[in-house]
Amino acid sequence: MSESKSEPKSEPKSEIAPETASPLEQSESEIVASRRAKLKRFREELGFEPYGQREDGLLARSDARTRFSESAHVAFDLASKEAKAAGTAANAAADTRAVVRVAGRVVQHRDMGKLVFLFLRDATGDLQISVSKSSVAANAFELAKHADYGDILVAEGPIGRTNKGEICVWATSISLGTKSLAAPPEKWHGLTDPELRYRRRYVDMYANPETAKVFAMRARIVSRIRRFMDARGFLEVETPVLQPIAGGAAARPFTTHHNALDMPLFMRIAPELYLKRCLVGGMRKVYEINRNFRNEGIDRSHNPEFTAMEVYEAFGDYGTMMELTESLIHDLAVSMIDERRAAGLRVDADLAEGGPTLPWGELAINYAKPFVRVKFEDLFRQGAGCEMRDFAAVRAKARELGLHHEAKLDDWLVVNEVFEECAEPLIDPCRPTFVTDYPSAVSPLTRPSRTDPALCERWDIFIGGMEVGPAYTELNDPDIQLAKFTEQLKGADDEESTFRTLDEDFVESLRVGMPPAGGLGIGIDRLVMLLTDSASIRDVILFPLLKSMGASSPDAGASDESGKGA
RNA sequence: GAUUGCGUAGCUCAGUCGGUAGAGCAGCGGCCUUUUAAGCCGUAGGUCCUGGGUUCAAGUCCCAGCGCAAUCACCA
Repeated sequence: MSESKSEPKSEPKSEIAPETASPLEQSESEIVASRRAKLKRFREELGFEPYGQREDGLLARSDARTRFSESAHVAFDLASKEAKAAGTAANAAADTRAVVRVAGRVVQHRDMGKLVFLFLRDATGDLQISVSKSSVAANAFELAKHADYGDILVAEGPIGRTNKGEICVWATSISLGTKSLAAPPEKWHGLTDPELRYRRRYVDMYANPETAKVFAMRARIVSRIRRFMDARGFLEVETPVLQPIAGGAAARPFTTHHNALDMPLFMRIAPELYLKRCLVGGMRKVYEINRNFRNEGIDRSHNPEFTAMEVYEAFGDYGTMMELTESLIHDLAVSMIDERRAAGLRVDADLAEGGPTLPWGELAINYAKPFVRVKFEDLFRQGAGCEMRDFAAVRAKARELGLHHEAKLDDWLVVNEVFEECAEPLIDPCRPTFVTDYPSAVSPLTRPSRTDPALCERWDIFIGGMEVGPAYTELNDPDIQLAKFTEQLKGADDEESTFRTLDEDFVESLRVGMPPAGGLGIGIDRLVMLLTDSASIRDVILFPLLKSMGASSPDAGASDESGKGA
């Protein structure tokens, strides 16, 4: 932080605590031990390879179930009952049931003696496998009987149903896909501890099918965004994640270092300055969907690395970007109706009211076009009860609100604070809302309005109370840009100046000449949260950052003169 | 960063007034050819997050720390 004295925080000794057993071995519980014993038995006594092999012709659970034919099932059932009554073997040729080959993780196991029911789970759902002692080889029956929760099995057989109506595969063969050694979560309650769900996401994903569904939906949402952008003639580009200067936003960056070049580098906080260089180079319409990294706090809507889309269109402006954003988000919302239906989620949304309505927590967000548009100045007046340009009134309002540091702030910053306090809460969280024409003073990288220099051509879109993204008519005057950068650097404190540097090459690119342009940034994670009804950004990021566990080494056996005992 | 809450068996959770650590599922050994959280009989399983303190006695009360969550602050 501010004090970077030459005092090392930790002892440089770095002595590695010699552990008697590895953490994995230490955690070897009775359950794991019995699974290891079983693995050995499956391999040595039953002849199954515990880590499987290539399998061809596997059907997803959802496809396998569509192969079920009631008539084939009834015909076979009748034929086998008659054969049994007549004391003869059933005519195998008369069996018209489809034969399927499936694989999945054991999530239910019911041993009835000579008949074993298993539920195998794959990414598309659960499918029952019924294993009769009389229908499979002896070793396969033993495998089915002693399979553990979490094991991955491969099964083949005709698809029929049970007396209770459960569609199932009547197995004729069973083999081991992979033996699971770890203790599984509780089979009914599953894994509910949020910390364990994030730390052991690989368990969460199979134990809680909703989790996997959200990530499948996320993948399709991102695909749709790309198709939308491609169809509009945008070129997807990839710009540096490792940047010598962290520009394009004001966040604190992560720092790193390139050894061969002996050069400090920053993980990017935004791709903006490189995408603009693409416009200078002659690309008319570009976008990038990629990770940004910001060394800031973590909460329900912030993860240190997050996915953003930035879009730049030459000869566009913030109005162009507004139309694009509105169409994109509307189209995505429409597609979520079918997504939710397919995922078996609540669909009280309907298009009759002029647009799709999707639940987000307690809210029902209506994505009908057009989205709400409100001018910053009008919303301010409505919320604060005074004109934003009447600074005396605004400051009075700020003091009334208890914004005690008001006196230290520039007029427009006070306006901004009062706006966030009084006006933003007025935005209907159930309607996507563009707040337009921000004060120029709080938007340094935006082109000032041609009609009113106090304002600038910028909007922010709010959905569900979250800021999903801003758009600008981009500033492309190199002299003004340079002046703004210089001003920004002047205001930087000690900490900021360690990572904030003037990007002279970017200014130079503007001197070469960047066409007038509209630019847009959208937080993909937040958009996915809204569309998938997820409360936290961690629910839409597969492996969110958590604090590391097991930092017990510092005080392990080090030199301790702390008087122990009294 | 602040406040509040939580942390007990592999998992999901009880644990009263401070008095020998509990259940279900999972595990292990049995029985069962139509189960749907299957059932029945038997059995085993604990660093009560960590470290101090108070007390004859602490899972329980106090202090500090660690982790997680929520809210707030921060984040153009």
